[in-house]
Amino acid sequence: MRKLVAEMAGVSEATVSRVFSGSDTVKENTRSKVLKAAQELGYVPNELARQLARKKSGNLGVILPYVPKARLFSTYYFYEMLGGISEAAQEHGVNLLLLHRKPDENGNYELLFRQQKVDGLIVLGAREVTEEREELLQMDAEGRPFAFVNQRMDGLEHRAVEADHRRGSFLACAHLLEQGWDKPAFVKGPGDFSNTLDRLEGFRDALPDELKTSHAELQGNYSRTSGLALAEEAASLLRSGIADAFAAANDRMAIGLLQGLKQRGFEAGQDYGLTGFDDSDGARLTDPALTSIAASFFETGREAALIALKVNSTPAAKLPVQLVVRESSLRG
Amino acid sequence: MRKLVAEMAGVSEATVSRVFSGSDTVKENTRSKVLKAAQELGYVPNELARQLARKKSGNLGVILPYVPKARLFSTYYFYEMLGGISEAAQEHGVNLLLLHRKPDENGNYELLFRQQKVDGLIVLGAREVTEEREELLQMDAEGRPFAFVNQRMDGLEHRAVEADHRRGSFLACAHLLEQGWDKPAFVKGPGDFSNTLDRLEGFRDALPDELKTSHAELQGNYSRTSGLALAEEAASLLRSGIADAFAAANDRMAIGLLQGLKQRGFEAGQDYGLTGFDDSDGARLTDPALTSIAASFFETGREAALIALKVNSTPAAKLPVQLVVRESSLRG
DNA sequence: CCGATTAATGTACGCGCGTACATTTTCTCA
DNA sequence: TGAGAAAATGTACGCGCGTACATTAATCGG
Repeated sequence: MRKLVAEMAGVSEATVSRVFSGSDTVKENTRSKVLKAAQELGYVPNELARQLARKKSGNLGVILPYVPKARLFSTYYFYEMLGGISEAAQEHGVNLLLLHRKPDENGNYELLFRQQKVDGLIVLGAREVTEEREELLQMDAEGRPFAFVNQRMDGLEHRAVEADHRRGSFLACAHLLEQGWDKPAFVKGPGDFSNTLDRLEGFRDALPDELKTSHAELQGNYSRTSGLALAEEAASLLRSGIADAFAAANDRMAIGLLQGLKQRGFEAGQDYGLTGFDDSDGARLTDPALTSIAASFFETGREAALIALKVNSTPAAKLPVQLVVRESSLRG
Repeated sequence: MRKLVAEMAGVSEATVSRVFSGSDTVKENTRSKVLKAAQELGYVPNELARQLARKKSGNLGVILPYVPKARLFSTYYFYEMLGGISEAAQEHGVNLLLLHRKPDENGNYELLFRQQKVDGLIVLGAREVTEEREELLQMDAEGRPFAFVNQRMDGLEHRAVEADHRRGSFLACAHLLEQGWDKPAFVKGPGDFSNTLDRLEGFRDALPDELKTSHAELQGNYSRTSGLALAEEAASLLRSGIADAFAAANDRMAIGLLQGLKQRGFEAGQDYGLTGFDDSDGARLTDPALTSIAASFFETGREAALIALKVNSTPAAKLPVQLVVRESSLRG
């Protein structure tokens, strides 16, 4: 095929290749002859062969956690992230290879590189277990370009892209206090995610000293259902006056809590203050609408892509967060 | 590399290849020798080279519509679909190549095949314009394996995977009537999507003859905002008694409507009946929760993948839908 | 124990490109 | 106008695998 084009254009195959590889130095005249011939013959370079010859797959891999029917994590979160990654990928002319990690199985990330399936890798939702950490450490040692998101792992700080969760939580708590809710409690996620801890600390940061150690905490698992299940406990905190507001570590739990408390006669914004975290789509669907923290997952994904593509070698500072005020936290 | 493995195992390179390509006929003895050698040297076949030699990219392409910051389409919809596609892809050992279509630009789908970037293609949210249709028709003529979803195009019925929207709308409307709302109105999406029409027809199917031509219709664009904007119009329909319920063509519009009507003092389930369509995550977040139609996008994606992988050549019958009753439609 | 089958392995080459190096053409400047 | 430098093109080969075909080893029947 390439040969035919070469003949028709009266040049060598190498020249054809040059034309399509972004000119080294081809005379304008011959370039157009080649393009014309290619056009007529319908020739297009075979990407596979190119990649082999160049020793670059041109793919950016994205590892998604296995999502069983019941969506464990927020759809919103991943889809936004993917959008940001995709944008960066497109700008740099690479393809996106989507890889759903199997339930328990290790990622075997290194393998993807050795097989030349990807040139870079983004791990969304890495499992925070030793095995996983070691695998990532090894990858780093081998000098593979990769990045992960909203997590922290010792010795891999330069691979981590994350929003400033701590500050986000701080903003939420400060806002509650400012609104006159002076006994905010915190709704935690599972303790083995690093950003769960950040969000808790940020919350404490905003608390006056006397409350720093004595505030109430509820334990959820980031699902709406878990929020719903905490409603009874929350209600009794409200009744006993131990708490008059809740800052939840994510929107889904906040929404569940809002719904559960409503069933028990407590209205957010009226009878208690409530904030979520993520500013997900759902935040504006509840009644009252949920005050939340926007962490720009789109940007987070984008940043991660740039690192995995070795465009940004410096790990960006923590990405900014923003308080989005809606009714659930407003007194009145 | 392969050569080293061959030497260490005391066989030829071809035999090494045979071992890794799923045995033709290799003696168990030599197989293990080869595997051992490969293990020790850390050899793994290069996928790129394999693909080139086999003339198969091993990739299933997924075209996503460009999603600007403001999410035009339902995140939920696409993410579910992706999940189904991914499951099928994994089962058949192919990779998923994600491609975001640029804003206006044509897909140039055929090119992806000619470049050997993909072996099959799934188009999510094809634009329903002549250009696009022609491109798809051409692809079909060239015998490329592909599928698209929840749309209809003349001459491409065997490429379309869709849920039974018409029946879904029928169920919604029938349910409203059964609940004693006897003047349901329909909230349409943009008229140039084929399934918008299906949903309207299904709605009519359920109507008693005298209403089939005289029911009210509102025109939205599938966004929540558009639902919100229709609230005033809807309110006057309610006040004048022209309508006492609304079946919306999707959840987002229904949710907007619900919120807008609430502002005007109308409570869903109380003062009027309301159903959505999609059974999105948001349906269970509103107050009252939204009755909706579940169309199993996961399954839809899965089916589409099977067709694009030539596993299922027969286009499946329309996928089943299901009425999910929540409070918004229940008289009470 | 030997020829005829059949199983197992080896040899050789192509897949379609990029690119180092060699060669030819064009340009520069005296 | 011609030597030398620079630009343009051609030649040759490798990227790492799969596989058709040739070759050798194992098996079997008599």
